[in-house]
Amino acid sequence: MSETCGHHHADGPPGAADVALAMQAADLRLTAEGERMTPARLRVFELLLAAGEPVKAYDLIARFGGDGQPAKPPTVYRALEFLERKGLAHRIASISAYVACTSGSIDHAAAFLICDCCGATAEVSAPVAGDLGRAAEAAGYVIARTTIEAHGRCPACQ
Amino acid sequence: MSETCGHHHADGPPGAADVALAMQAADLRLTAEGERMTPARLRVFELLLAAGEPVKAYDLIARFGGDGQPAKPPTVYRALEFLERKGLAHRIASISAYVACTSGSIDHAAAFLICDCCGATAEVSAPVAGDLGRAAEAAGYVIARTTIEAHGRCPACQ
DNA sequence: GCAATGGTGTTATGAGATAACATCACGTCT
DNA sequence: AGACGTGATGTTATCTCATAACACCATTGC
Ligand SMILES: [Zn+2]
Ligand SMILES: [Zn+2]
Ligand SMILES: [Zn+2]
Ligand SMILES: [Zn+2]
Repeated sequence: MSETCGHHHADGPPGAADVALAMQAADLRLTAEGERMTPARLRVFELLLAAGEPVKAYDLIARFGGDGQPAKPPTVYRALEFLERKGLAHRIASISAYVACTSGSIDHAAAFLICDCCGATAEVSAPVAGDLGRAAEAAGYVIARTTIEAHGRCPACQ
Repeated sequence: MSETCGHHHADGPPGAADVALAMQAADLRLTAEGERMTPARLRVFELLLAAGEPVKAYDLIARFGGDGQPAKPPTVYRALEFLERKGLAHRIASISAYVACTSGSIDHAAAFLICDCCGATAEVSAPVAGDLGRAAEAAGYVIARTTIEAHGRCPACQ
C-alpha cells in the first residue's frame, strides 16, 4: 500500500510500486493468452493506474509522452479499446472517461459509484442477475453488456 | 393505440393522436407547475415522442424546422436539458441519444434495455434500492442519480 | 521469400456539446 | 404606464470527444 499518513484515502492513487506490479501482472497474463501488450497499450494502462480515478481520453493523450509531447488521438483510443476489450479498463459513459479496472476477476460486468464532488469512483461488481436482469427477462431482452453508473457523494464529501 | 396490422410491434412509433395527447398532457402539467412549455421545448418533445426510440441530438437539430431548416444546437440542447429536468425525457449516455419518457410516474429513476440490432429501447423502472443501492450503502456513497443501460437483443432480433 | 494478420503513425474529419453575449418576453412592483 | 428582475431565445464561435482512411511496419506461418 502507498499510505503515507494515518487517515484513510478512499481509492487514492497507488504508488509507483503498485502501478509497476499491476502492469507486470497484466503483461504476463495477456502475453500468456497470446495477446500483445505493446508499449502504447502499456503506457495508457500505466497512466490509468497511476491516476487512480477516471481520466478523460484527451488527458491521457496529453500525458502520453512524459516530456510533454502528446500522443495522436487514435493511439490512445486504440489502446483504450484494447484495454477495455481485455477487461483491464472501463469506459464510464456518463462522464466520458476511462478508468483502470480494480476488480480481480477478468471478463466481468462492472458498476460504478461516482462522486460528483471529488471525482472518486468505486468499482463494484455488477448485479448481472439482479433487478435489471429480471426486468430484461420479463421484457424478453437478452443482455450482452451493461452500463451501470451511480452518481452522488462519496463518504469523504458528504 | 396506433396498430395497423395484426402482429406486435414492440414500442413502435406512436400515431399522431398519441403524440398530440402526450404533448397536451405535458403542457398542462408543467403549466400548472408554473413552468413554461415554450414552442421550442414542445417541438423537441414532439420529435422525441414521434420517434418512439432514442434520437441523436443532431437528428433533432436537423428535424427541428419541419421544412428542412435545422435549429441551432443550443436551441435543442436547452430544450433537452429542460425536458430531462422535468422528467419528460432521458439521456442515454452509452449511445449519446435522447428518448421520451414512457413511464407514467414523474421524478423517477429510469433504466433502459437497448437493442443493439434495431435500436429499440424499453424503459423500465430503475431498481434504486436493489443491488446497486446495497453496494452504494456498503461503500458509504449517497446516490443522487443513476445511469443504468443494458445492451443486447430485443425479442424481435434474437 | 512471401503472403496474411494485426499494430502503429499520420492526417483529416465527423459527431457531440457548451461558452459567451446580446436580445426578448413576461410577471411584478410602484 | 414605466421600471425592473428573471428566465427564455437567438446567434456566433468554440470546445470536447471520437473515428475514418490510408500508408507503413512487425510477427507469424507457409
Ligand atoms: Zn473491472
Ligand atoms: Zn467525493
Ligand atoms: Zn422515464
Ligand atoms: Zn431489436
